[in-house]
Amino acid sequence: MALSREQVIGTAVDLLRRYGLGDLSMRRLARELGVAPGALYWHVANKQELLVEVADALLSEVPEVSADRPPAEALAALALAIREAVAPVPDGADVVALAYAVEPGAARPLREVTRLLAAAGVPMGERDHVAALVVHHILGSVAAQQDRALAAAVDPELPAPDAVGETKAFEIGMGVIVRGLAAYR
Amino acid sequence: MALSREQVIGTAVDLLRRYGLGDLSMRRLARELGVAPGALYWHVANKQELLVEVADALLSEVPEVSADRPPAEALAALALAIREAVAPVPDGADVVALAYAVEPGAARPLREVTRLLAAAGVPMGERDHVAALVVHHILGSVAAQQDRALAAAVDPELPAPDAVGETKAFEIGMGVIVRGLAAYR
DNA sequence: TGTTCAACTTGAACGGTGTTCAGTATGCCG
DNA sequence: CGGCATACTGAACACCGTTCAAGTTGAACA
Repeated sequence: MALSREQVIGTAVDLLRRYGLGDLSMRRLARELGVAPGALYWHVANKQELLVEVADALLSEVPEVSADRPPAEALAALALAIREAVAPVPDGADVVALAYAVEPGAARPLREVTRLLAAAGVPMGERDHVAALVVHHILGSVAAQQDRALAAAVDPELPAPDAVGETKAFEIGMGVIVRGLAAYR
Repeated sequence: MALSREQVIGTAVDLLRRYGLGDLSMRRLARELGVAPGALYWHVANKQELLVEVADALLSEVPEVSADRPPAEALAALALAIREAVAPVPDGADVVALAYAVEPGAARPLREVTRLLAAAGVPMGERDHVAALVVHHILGSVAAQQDRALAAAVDPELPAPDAVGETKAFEIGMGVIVRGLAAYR
């Protein structure tokens, strides 16, 4: 059976989940698929495009946020859900950050952030910029956690980051944002 | 005259300023210094260590913040100053983010962020996490701007980002943070 | 059934990358 | 002058993303 674009992306997601970005090379991906490296370029323009698709796949697993809550609360919940989708994937933050840089509104959950900000009273001209603040906080926090995890894996002296504490740290920052949003109402 | 560590770092900063991270390879750096690539490894353990030093050099140019202002206001000014030091350097945000990930408190201006948060009434256990929020906002915002600049350079269809607008967008996010901080007083 | 044509894949190459290391030169100190 | 730490070279290792002429498929049509 011929290779398909979905198969390429799916295997890329798999490789990322298992070994991280360092082992997600076009050559490694091709080997995993039992194919020559050049074959990948029939299905995908280049590595960047592939990574954007991988990021989309990761974000597509974020559950939709329930509509019947105060917007600020819903925003906090959504941010946490995005965090939880990205955090367990090694280098997930880097991959999503790349995709967000290429086209900020491509993935559904990120559009939803902007929508909730509108509901929270943030005026048109400021929405995208506040959304950027939220997204940077999520991705920055996850990237930091993943870097610490990597450092702990290499050097067993260092303490492994505990997931609960990391989430708490994230929520402290998120709390500042949410309280800062109150001024818009 | 023999090469020195300072010379290696200085030339690396230069190369970064002029051509960005893509052209800051160990080989290119060695060529610039008129030396074989291996020679660099006498002065520097590896590329990551070099980049951390480069980031420190960039941040060392941030002016000290004046002490006689309300902490929240001083924080906003400091954030802007950090932004202005990093933004004109291509890929500056990536480099500083790497250094911050390796050791968050290494550079003076980043420690100053934490200090100002203390002055603003943020309690001990939360300071570092709020500081992370501020740093992620700065670096995320600069990285996004630099990505857009890069995209505009490649594809002349796209509008070049204007510096004033980008700064304004940054300040909107910063405003949310500062207002969120008010709850601590 | 045989032929044609697009879809797909290969194999090899191009021009890079970070890093290591045995050996060689340089300059200072006793 | 001999010895020795410092500094550097040259060559190699094992990768990387990407391109492309040439080859292989398999399905649709005559």
